[in-house]
Amino acid sequence: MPKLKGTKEKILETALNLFAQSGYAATSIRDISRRVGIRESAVYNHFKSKEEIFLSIIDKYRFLDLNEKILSDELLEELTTPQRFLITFSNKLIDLWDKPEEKKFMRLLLMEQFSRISGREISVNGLLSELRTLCGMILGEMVKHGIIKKIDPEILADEFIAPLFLIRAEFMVTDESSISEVKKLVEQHVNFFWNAVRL
Amino acid sequence: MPKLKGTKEKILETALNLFAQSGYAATSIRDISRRVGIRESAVYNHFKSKEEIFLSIIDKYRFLDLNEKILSDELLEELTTPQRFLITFSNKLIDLWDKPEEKKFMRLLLMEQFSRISGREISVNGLLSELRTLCGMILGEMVKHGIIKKIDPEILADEFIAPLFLIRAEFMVTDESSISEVKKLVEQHVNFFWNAVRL
DNA sequence: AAATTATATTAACGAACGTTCATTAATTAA
DNA sequence: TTAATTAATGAACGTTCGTTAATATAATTT
Repeated sequence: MPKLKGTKEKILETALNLFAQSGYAATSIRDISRRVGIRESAVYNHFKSKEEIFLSIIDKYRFLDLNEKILSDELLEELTTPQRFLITFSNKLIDLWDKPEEKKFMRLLLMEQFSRISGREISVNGLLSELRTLCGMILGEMVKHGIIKKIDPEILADEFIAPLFLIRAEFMVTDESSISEVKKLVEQHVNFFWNAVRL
Repeated sequence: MPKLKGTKEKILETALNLFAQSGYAATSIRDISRRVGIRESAVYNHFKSKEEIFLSIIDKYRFLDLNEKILSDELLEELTTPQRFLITFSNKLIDLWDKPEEKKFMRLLLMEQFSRISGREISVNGLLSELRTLCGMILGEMVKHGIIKKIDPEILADEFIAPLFLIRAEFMVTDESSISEVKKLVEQHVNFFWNAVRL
């Protein structure tokens, strides 16, 4: 039989697609294997169970490391013009969220966050709180430097993130992203937020 | 055999509990019937399929009719003191969301919104947009009466709702509601929002 | 070239799935 | 009182599930 290189990766990729589309329980090993192009028994050469496939996906995408992915040098240079900074930051976030794999992963998380597959906690809050921490730091610095009003950074972070997240969630259902419309909404939000916090 | 009154309701109630806990696909007719206290075949005296149970649940809880549930007379009297109004409004919303059945229904919606069980669209956005419309109207009136800044009511609605929704979503995972903590967060949000929109 | 390892195949397992069936007891209507 | 309806039962259906075993072949290592 031909050795198809990268079968393991293909299984993970296919499984993410199907899990994100129909949910973990509604997706069978046979569904996955059929799409990969192998028999279901061959899957077990790469993963010892369906749960292990799921957990591998979680582990693969769990590490967002937002700081690295978003905080580029060009962004940090815009810190002197806070409003621009916030818009650029938001758009970077939206672009990140709009990447197909991030989208699918978020869908999977939303669907399975309550199921606790194999005891492991699958939380959307985890991803969110990472983002909240980052925003809290940035906005906290802005407060400290007297760029914006003196408001508890945690509150600022929530107020900044929540509408962005909702915009994102809304456009995750309708698959045709229409990214320009999203960015318009983002800009409107940032303007509102900026007017709320500017001195 | 004894006739147990209300079996149909009991099935719906049990099914909602299990669907909201583990998801539709991971819940079996046997799970449901066992908890109801009948054999799985007896379920089919009341519903012709598993899907019909699911759709019955959706139909039962779909009609929130927010206006009726939230807009009480006492609330409307507070319209002269907008900040108080917003806090009362938010707390009413949180109380509504905190009702066990609403909570479970929202969980179910969050889990199954992407699955499109039996073609029927199951959207969280539907519930959200109803709320957004209501808030848009209220805030639009406030703008028109010169109570708050002149900002697009749709934007105002989004900015007002999003943090509330996120607070809600966050406390849906940790089942111990700690409603007082939620209300503190809500109050902080309303204060932020009020300061952003006041003249 | 031989041995080993990795990856696929076919076949099958027991368990669980949603659903149907004939039957029976209890309730309701005539 | 009888007939019809309702709601339960236990058994069985065909299907699909996750998983395992035995086996064959390709790729890699020796």
